[in-house]
Amino acid sequence: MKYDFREIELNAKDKWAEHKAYAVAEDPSKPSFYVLDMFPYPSGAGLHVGHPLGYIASDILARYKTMSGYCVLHPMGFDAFGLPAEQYAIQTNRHPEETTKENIDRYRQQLELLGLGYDWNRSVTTSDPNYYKWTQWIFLQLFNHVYRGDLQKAAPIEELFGHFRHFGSSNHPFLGTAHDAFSADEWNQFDSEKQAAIAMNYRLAYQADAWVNWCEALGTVLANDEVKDGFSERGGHAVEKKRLKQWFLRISTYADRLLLDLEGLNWSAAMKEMQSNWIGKSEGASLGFKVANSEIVLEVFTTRPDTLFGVSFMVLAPEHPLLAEVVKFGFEEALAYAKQASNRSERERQAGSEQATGAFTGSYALHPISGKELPIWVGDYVLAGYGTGAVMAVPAHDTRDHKFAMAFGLPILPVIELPEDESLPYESKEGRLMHSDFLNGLEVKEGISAMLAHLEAKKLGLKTVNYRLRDANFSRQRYWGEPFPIVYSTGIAKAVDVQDLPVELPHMEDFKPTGRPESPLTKAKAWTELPEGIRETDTMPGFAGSSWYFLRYMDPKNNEHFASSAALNYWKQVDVYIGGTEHAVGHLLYARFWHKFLYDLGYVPGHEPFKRLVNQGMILGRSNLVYRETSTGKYVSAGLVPTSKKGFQALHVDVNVVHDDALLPEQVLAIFPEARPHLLVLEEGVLKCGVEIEKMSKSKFNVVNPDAIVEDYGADTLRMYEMFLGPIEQSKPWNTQGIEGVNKFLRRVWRHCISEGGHCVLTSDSPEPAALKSLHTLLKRLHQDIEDMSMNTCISAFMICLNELLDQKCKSIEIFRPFSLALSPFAPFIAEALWEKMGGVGLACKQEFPKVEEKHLVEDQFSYPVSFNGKKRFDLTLPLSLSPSEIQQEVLSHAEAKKWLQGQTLRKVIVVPGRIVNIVLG
RNA sequence: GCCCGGGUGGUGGAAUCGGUAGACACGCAGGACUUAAAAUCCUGUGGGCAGUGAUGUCCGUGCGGGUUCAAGUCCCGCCCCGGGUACCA
Repeated sequence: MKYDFREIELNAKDKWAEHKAYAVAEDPSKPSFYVLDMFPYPSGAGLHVGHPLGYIASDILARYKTMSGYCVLHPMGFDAFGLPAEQYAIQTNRHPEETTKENIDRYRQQLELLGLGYDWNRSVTTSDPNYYKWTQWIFLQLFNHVYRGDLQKAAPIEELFGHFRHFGSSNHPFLGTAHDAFSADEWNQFDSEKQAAIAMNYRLAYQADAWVNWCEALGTVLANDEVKDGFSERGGHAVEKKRLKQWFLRISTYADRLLLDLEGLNWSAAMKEMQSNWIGKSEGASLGFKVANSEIVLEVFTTRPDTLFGVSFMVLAPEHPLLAEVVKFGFEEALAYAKQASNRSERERQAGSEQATGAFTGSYALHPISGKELPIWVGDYVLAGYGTGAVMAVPAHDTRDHKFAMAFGLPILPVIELPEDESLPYESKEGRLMHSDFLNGLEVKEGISAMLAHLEAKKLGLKTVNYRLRDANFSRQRYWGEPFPIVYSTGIAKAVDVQDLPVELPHMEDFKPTGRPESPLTKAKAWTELPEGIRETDTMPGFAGSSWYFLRYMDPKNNEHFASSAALNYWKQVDVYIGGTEHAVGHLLYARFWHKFLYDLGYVPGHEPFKRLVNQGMILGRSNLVYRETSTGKYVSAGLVPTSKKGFQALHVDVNVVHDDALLPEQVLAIFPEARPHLLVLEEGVLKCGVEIEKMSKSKFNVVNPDAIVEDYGADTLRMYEMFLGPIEQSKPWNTQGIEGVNKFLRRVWRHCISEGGHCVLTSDSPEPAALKSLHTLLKRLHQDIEDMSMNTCISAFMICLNELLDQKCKSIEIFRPFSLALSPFAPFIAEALWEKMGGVGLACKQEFPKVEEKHLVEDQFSYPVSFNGKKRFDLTLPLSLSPSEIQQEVLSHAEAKKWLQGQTLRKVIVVPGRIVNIVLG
């Protein structure tokens, strides 16, 4: 019987369904293992061959772990809420509820084709009310908690109220936004609206007026990580700064822990680096500069207090809150400048960055030590969102300050001795300080600590740690997201009662963005207007649902809790998390933040969600191009086109039509309506196509669908080929041609074990030592490499082993039974069929993974490569029992060696037993 | 600019601790079987030079140096490609 993958796959699927092979239940008698895939946003385009790469790798690991005695959780779900899903619905002029459901069904179908062992009963969908009930619940926990700086831990907001009632705002340990001080009496006198406003400065989920990224085209604000180079990451639309009242998550309170705990994680260095850069911790001093003839004090943050004597002016951000007060009569130009600068989009501000712009305010600040007058300027190179939005400018030792000083003719005061070949601005932290009073003669690093000590002693400033990480904007003015469980009554934001969760998203026919910074939900009057007040109409961003989904898989049907503590304590954390690098700072940082918060509240047993992270590379498309000569309109075969491609237009053609990188003339005529037979310039009767490696996308006609591959070769072949392509972390091009190799491997396994009539032709003969050695070499490899996620080398090991067994004409069932069980994680369908044909009882995928027996691997001789001066000249097989000196003797007395030794002086002999012999001649 | 990855045959890639570079595949070439095709099997396949030939010999892991008996692997200096990030005070 030939290898009929269609029948084999159908049978195996039936058998798995019948035995509920992939249903997972916590088994306390076994150790747990949690393998997680980053769940997909189900796009309208369906899966291409690049998507399942990580799913297949994780499936192999999960199956291997199951067979090795672990209770394994390997779930899959859908990230269905959010901008992309809604944009897709708008484009196709349908409701997101409908399109989302359809896309999920299609995704699931495609995934099921591949034989991935997911327990679909545990699947979650973020847009399902039973799921987002708990997203809302966690939001309410954030709303009702504050952060204690002294304990580095979240605490109930009642603690804050208690402190304010008894002690007012003095000496409280809570981290938040600065506000005016008050006494206990004052607090108790405040009306509830005022108290609520003050509490907003501390809640971990809070509302504030802030400069946010407003995207006109998408009709919503975006978080910092959703904006790249001044454009929206999704769609590439312009983004501008706007001051709006929004919900935020106070992730900044967790900045230090998010940074410190990176250390213990088994993540790639690059990934940790990206997170660490995003958090952007910097240590320095904050100090106040008094404004001359006023009460105003300008706070600045600097990492270089050593250069304080080099300050020659100050610069405020255009959005600085005190700017209007600082600007003197007659200098209104500065206000006009600031207004115009803050109205410019982020993009425009960056584009004009070669030219420093700014204006003088007319005011002067006083140097905190020397008392010297320093002109105060406003300039858009100072960012409102970082530090205090004001800088002390040291043009001699900061490039940006230098550029500004040069543009406006401001003084430049060097305070560090300049090394020979250096010029200003000199930013290095090497050198000796000068013109700096008590710092003169000190090294920069000494100067920093000396100045810090001085500032603190004189109460002029404080040692301060600053973070680049800012609080996460949590409001979106869009329809397709989780509604906030918040109702406003008498102007106060109040939490919806937990019993009333979920607050369900109302069905709306017209859900399109309003174009104003206002959610479409404002139009659902019946939904927003309640007897007790008005509902919040913004919705949560895409990352809300994805920040905790991995916990819900542990106990997805629970109606009382987001997951039971029994389940949480059994699975603990994700052991291996597989996904792309694109989520380095968004999802992974928010998920860590939420997890730490839940840990502080005692809900989860550990403070990090993902122990090990594996980033799969992208599978790139291999595009085919047809070259058309621009001047003549001729379609020219690739071999005849000059390398420079000058004068030629490269047109993408569908790779699913092209065979062996060539098109038949009639195909060309069918694809291009303007093509005529006389316009074709062929080679050997065909039009050869150019090849380019680029991202797989519809517009490039290079998308290969897994369904088509499964149709032609079967799912086992697709699984193995995806793994065989190369290391999982690496990006590599897809080339369907190469698939023959693994397909042939599976056919050979089948044909060797199963007769034409469909019977097992293996014998019960006891296996030869050589066969045992081949098998156990394979097993040893697998045990190592599967854990390392080095699946490509596993596949080669299978091929090597089979090649050897075929050479040996081995037919022993004692070899091929463990061989096919070992194959089961990689090619589960064929393994199931082989297991059955070999008379196995139960399911192959539930058997114990074959163990390595080292005794079959012991060698007693080794073929030594013998080198002279590092160049290999011959091989010599010797017993491994020989000592180095015996080996040396054997080698030197060998006839072949004599030839090379002739007329040469023997300098040295290097013998590494079991490896190499090298003879040094002189 | 800065910070990470990475450069190995025609292609994807392998190579444990510094120890036989190119495993395993694809492709290609030749052959067997076949009326033919498919399928299957066998042989060869980094490059140069010499030889009818077995074979011999030199070069070879982006480039240039270095360490070492021995370097794809370690060190120094460059070049190129991919990713991240950018007025972060």
